[in-house]
Amino acid sequence: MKERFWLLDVNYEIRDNHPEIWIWGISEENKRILVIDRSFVTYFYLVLEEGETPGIVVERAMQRKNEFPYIARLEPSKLKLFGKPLDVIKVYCQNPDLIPRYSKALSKIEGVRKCLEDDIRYSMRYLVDNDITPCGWYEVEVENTNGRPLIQIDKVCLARSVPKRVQREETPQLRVLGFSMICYSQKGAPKPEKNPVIILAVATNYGEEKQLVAENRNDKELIESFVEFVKSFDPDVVIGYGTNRQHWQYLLGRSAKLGMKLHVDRVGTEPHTSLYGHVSIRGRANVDLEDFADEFPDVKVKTLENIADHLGVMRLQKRTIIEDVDLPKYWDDPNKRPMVLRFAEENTKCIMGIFEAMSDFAMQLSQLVGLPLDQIGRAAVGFRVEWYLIRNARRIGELIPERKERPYIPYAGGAVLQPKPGIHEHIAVLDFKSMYPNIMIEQNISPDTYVSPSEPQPQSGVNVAPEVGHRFRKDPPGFYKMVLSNLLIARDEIRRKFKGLETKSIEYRVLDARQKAIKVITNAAYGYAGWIGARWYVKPVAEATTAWARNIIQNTIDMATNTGLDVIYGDTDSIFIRYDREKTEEFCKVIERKIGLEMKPDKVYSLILFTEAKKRYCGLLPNGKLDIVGLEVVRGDWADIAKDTQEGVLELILKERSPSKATKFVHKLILNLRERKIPYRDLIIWKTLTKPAEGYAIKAPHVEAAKILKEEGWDLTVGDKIGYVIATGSGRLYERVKPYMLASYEAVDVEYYVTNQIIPAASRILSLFDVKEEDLLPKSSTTLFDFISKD
DNA sequence: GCATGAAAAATACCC
DNA sequence: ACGGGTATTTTTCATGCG
Repeated sequence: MKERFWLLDVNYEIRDNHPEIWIWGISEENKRILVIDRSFVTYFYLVLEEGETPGIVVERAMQRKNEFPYIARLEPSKLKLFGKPLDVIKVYCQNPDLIPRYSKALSKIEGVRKCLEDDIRYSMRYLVDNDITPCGWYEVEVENTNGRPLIQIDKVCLARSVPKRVQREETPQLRVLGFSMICYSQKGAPKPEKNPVIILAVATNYGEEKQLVAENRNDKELIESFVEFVKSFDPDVVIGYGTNRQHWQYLLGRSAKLGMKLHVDRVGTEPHTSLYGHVSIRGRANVDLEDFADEFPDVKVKTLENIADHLGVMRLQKRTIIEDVDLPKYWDDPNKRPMVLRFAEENTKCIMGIFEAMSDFAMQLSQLVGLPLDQIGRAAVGFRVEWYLIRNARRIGELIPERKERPYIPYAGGAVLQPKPGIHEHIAVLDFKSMYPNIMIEQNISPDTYVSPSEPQPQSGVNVAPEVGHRFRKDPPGFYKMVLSNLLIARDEIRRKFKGLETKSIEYRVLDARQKAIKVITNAAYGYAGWIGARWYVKPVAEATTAWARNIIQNTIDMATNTGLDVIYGDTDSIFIRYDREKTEEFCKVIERKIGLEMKPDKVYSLILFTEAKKRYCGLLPNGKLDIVGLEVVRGDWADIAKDTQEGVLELILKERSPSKATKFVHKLILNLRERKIPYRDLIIWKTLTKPAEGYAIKAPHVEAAKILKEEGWDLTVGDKIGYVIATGSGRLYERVKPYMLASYEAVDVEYYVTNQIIPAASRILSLFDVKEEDLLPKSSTTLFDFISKD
């Protein structure tokens, strides 16, 4: 009997010392099925010492066979490591949990140098070896089984074949449950040992909404109802915001305290923390949308409400938001309690909306990279690239290198030109398309094509990187060349398919999500190559890529100059030139022909303003919009008042060409601030805590603010954004810092914001037009001069 | 002891 | 827990002066 299904999640179990792969899927008939595969035997490799014969080492291992009862067989094999042929022995092991112990013991056998691939988890090994990726359709030969009564599922069957990929694009009708949670704590962060959950706001993509409330702070029933709700809806995907970091741990803590079990999975166990610090719920995909927050670099403070606002899910102006510090007060006030309920309800609405907006991307990324949907968000970019590489390594017989600690040695990156300060008219930005990936392809740069200085010149010849002199085999094509070309081709194909599709159609949305996923991995490949934590780390690979890039951009600049195109600025893979349509188009063609990389005009600015600094400019686009790069406006660590000032100044300078209007605009803002007419929230400065508060070498303002919050009982961890304001008083800045939710407007040192926020941000632009810092201060009716001259 | 300027620490950006 | 290049602010340190 055949079963067709969409792969939701995978895990493994060991039953009577026999491993089982559990594949959770949704069938074509929209049934929830569990396919159990008992046939997969996992393995790892022994790498031999130089000059050892595989057969002899196998014999040595066989002599100690009784020490390793779960080894099925030993198989000499020839594979490659970093492109070099290597004799290995493949060790099949019937119990995956014994691999760490066995590999440790076997690596001590005479003639064995080390083990490889002993750190690949059983369930991932199964997916990789059988070319199965999550979030796709499969067909498998099965037989029915029973006797697994604890499992909440429509059907359990045993696999009689390996699941085979079926070409089918659509996502099945998934059941998605989202929830948000509010706990009650009089002071500081809630602790599960003492503080109850007071609200669980639950919603489903089938339109059900429920507010579970612990009226008298007794949350036993609330959690029971939650478990009941989950069980009856039986979701495939459970979503929330901050669930991996907080909510599941909290709910588990509460359940333990109340003497109950949090059975929200399909097997009857509790959620457990697993790989990459993600919380796993058997049979369901637990997706924490916070793990995808990094996909939105424009959102500086990555709260649920800010991301929802950014995606247009729910506008900030329309939201009910209650600060953590105010929650107990609001809850205990009968007039304000409804606001807390609305807050929770809206949080869950935002969660549902954000998932709707980005689930396609998450699923496409999961499918491309091969990590299950519940892990893909948590995995850092480097690991996403690495899993994609691992899958492709198999195709070329390349072993997966071990992960090891290495010393950090810096190397040179991209070239950045000194801009010509001032306003320039009619400027085009010419970009090399996917420069680093294309250089790697063009020069065959790869961990497996690198020819170290001690090696002789290979027959195929080598490409030699400029400046650094690293050599790469010309032939055969390397690992990266294969992987990157495939990614670039796949992306181009998708873009071709776009044509003729409605942007709102499901097909378009899925294709768009896939091309975004491909782009993310392609662009991250270079960064991966230079990451010392990478399994395939080879410093010359990264170093040669940037060396070639510098060489190419310099040649491009020279050619542009010789063509009579004025180069105003450039950064890594781009040049900014005075725009002349015909000349530019011709120039791009010449570059493509001579350099072999595609170059295209990206943006054309009617006007562009540069200060003396690199990486900071503001362009005026033909549609009248400002494109602000690097300046305070786009930085998250300046108060909004400073950012708004600078943006206003830029508008007046570029659209009205009026430094005097801009100066008056600054005066007005300063006067408003001095009268405290500017909203308090525009004075908050946000900075990230990048290490534990105690670990800092100096006393920094945001760290001192964090310490105050800690004193008040709030939990802060690395990565948290600290919002603070500067209060009046004497001494260093860090002595006058207050967390914004613990300070009042009256306490704020308005003059700090004038001198250290507004003036610098405005002056950055206006100093180009001979406006001095003192000119930016509004002239008061009685100046010091008036005052003195009066007597 | 204090003003001053350079160096170091820290952060967030660009591509 | 992907790279290097860069600007900027605030703290800290070194130095010279008296």
